[in-house]
Amino acid sequence: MTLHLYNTATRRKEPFEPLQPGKVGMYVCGPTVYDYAHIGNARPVVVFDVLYRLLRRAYDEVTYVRNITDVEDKINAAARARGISIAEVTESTTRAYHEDMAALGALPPDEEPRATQHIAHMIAMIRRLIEGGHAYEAEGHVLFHVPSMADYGRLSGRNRDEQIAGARVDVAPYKRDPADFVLWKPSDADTPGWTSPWGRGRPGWHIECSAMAKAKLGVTFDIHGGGRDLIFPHHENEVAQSVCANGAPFARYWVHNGFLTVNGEKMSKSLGNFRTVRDVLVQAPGEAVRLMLLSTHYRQPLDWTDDGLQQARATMDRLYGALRHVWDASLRDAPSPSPELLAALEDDLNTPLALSVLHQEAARAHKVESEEEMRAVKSALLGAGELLGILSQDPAQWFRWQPAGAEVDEAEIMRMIEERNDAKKARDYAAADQIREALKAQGILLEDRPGGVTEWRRAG
RNA sequence: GGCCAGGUGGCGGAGUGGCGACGCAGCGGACUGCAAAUCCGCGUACACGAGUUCGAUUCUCGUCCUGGCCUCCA
Repeated sequence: MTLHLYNTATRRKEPFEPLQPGKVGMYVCGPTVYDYAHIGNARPVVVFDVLYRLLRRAYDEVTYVRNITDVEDKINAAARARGISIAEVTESTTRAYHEDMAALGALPPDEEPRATQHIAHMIAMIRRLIEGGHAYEAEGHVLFHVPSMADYGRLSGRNRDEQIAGARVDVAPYKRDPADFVLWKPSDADTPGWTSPWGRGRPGWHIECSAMAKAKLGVTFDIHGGGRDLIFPHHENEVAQSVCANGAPFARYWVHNGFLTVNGEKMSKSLGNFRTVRDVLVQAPGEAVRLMLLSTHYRQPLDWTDDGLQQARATMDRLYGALRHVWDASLRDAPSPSPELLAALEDDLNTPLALSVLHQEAARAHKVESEEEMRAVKSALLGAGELLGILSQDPAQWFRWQPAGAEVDEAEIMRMIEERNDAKKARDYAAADQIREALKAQGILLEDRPGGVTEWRRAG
């Protein structure tokens, strides 16, 4: 089985073959750093992190590029609103973003280009578009001329009539065509700007990704990812800019994750259902959040609920329980996922199916009869965990996770467990049960193991 | 209005032209002082209406519903 990916460009699942054997380049649209990342931002990060892990397993050289958009009007607005500098906004937000994504178990990308450091690339690209007759200057703006590209609309499946028919955009008077979009726009004295052949200004959003992808991966590369909502106009425009400026194909496989809703509705601040990654990390450990994002296939819509998060946490409890059971086995070789699990992931990242395989392996873990079997199951569990980005910690540590601000005194718990065990030995079960109930009230559950050992864990 | 996705059991969620994954919850049993964890067993579904077919949840058409995009929101 080889990796198959659903390619938005062809609307089909296709076998993946890199442009150059053994070498893969992947670009995923990263955040605009003006506010904390929300769970909708986290979905593509986690999805493409799994793809990244899978690719790294199969190919010698994988270059994963995820940009940071640090020039954007919303950043300027945030800086003004908070009374701090633009640099402070982008730096602190980027730092928080890194923390949040690490908490979700996402590996850092190989390259994380920042828009502000690629202005020259953007200017060069815009120049070539003008020279090629694909862009024009008007009133300090530079616009991409959509009719100059015959294929425009192919990725999103929109023809020109459809675009114009339902258009709700105000058409700026300087546009030659209503569909033309901005490559460069002028900045006033209070707005960040760079010197360009068209005066002091700043880039449009779409050109940033075209320029950074080219700078890091070359004109044609393998995979471009992002949320489905970016297909139009962002990705369509990237294709137009890159193909017209480079005279070469752009991304070969377009991979898009489905939209995330919260309680069935689009997440928005006005609806009051806005969840940042930080918010949910207080409710559950990072791996539970990650599992929640992976328990639905990436192309399906995902509805975020508190109940779903608790269920994801319960699933992680189950998996860690299985891992704990085989934890003492010493591995001779590196952890290795089972062929079934690998096959599920290679089939267009079927993470829900992969999880069902993992559940089977968890059941096996509780039934092992030999040291050899223990090793095999541990290896499969950890191997699966490496690919999915879960099961990365000691089970004991997992079961003791506590939400921030709810620290319990571990020494006190141990003391109470001892006290209960003494009561049990004295056959004073009423006293023993009372202690257990007292702990339960604090969210601590006890599990008596054979041999008189009592373990504790946090309640979900 | 145009375009694009999706509608599977109490819940989450795969998949398939014919033998009803997997998980959670529920029920029964084993284990346990009692629990928890674990193990064994059980039940319920494929939005609606046509069509194609020996046979459709799976293919086609239509209807309804939900979500997204068309506004530099992943």
